[in-house]
Amino acid sequence: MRFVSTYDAGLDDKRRVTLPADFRSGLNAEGDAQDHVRVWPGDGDWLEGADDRFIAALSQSAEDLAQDDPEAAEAATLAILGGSRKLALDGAGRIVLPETFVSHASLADRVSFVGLGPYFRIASPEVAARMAQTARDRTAATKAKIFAMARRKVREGGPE
Amino acid sequence: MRFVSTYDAGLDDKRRVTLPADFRSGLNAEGDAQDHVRVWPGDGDWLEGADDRFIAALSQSAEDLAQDDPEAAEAATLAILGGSRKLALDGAGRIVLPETFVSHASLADRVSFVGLGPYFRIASPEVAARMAQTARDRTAATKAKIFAMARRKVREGGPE
DNA sequence: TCAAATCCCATGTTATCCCAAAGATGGATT
DNA sequence: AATCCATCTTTGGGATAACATGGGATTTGA
Repeated sequence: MRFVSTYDAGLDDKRRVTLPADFRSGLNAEGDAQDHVRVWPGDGDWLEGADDRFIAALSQSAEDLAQDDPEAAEAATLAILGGSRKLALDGAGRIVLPETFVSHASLADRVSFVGLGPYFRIASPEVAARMAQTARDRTAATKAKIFAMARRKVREGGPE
Repeated sequence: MRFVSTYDAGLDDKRRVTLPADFRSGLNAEGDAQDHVRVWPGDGDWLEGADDRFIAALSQSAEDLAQDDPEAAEAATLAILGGSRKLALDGAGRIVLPETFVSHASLADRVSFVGLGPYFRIASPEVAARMAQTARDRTAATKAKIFAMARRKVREGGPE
């Protein structure tokens, strides 16, 4: 679980944003230190980002899927790998978002980073709030069930 | 059952609260020692917290439940991971609550920790008392129902 | 040559660490 | 049973480090 929780950061005139410190330490979590992050446009008005490891896993998964559905896999690969960009971190841990990304996500002077485990999203605070609300609404019905399952998992998982 | 019973603690100007000692030893109960705890906003005016194991079990359960529906799984992940934060314990066993959390739970200078087994709640003493009362009421209702059923059984059975 | 991207340093703010004192707890001794 | 003592817990405050952010200087590429 590398990228967790939601953080806000400012986007300045040079289109620089500080990657949250927790996310930066998440980048070097597994072995090799990284001075960059991969970012690509999401399916809606947001961006998505991850480290090289996750990108590699994505392309691997795409190949696995290609055996069943070659065309879809190729399209997905193109959308993710083709659209992604390697963004370098400066000395202060910031990245510069390309103009196309900024307009894709309709970003202004503030942006939200939303952790989703192995990857994360970058969106305007409004869009991020909307996503969170949608996710809560959608999960509300099954939440009790998820908690019950988790309780069982934890109980079975280890003696105490 | 790792987190049991209710404890009070103070919240200082730096938004620090001491995690009850019993809860801290609950964190290290399963193998690896932990120097942090995961906390997220609850569905009402309180917070919830647990260790990494429980969070992992939660997101795992969410994925299990939505095997055939990737989008639902993503929504659940967002709902769980997006809102939670990893809070480090200082040398004295305290955590610092983010401002957003403090306002979400309407916390002032005193807070209550309520153990719920694999996770716990953080609330103002008033809210915690309200939660406890609600729980008692529900239990009372269930008990009354059980008594009623038993009376009927005895009447129909016609003992004596 | 000009514009844009990159690097570098300065600043205010916030969080983190460290030390010390006050309080609570449990046992042992008398 | 009462008292004292050692230990653990909680609490407070100050020093330190880390972080986010702004602005300039330098380099790169068109």
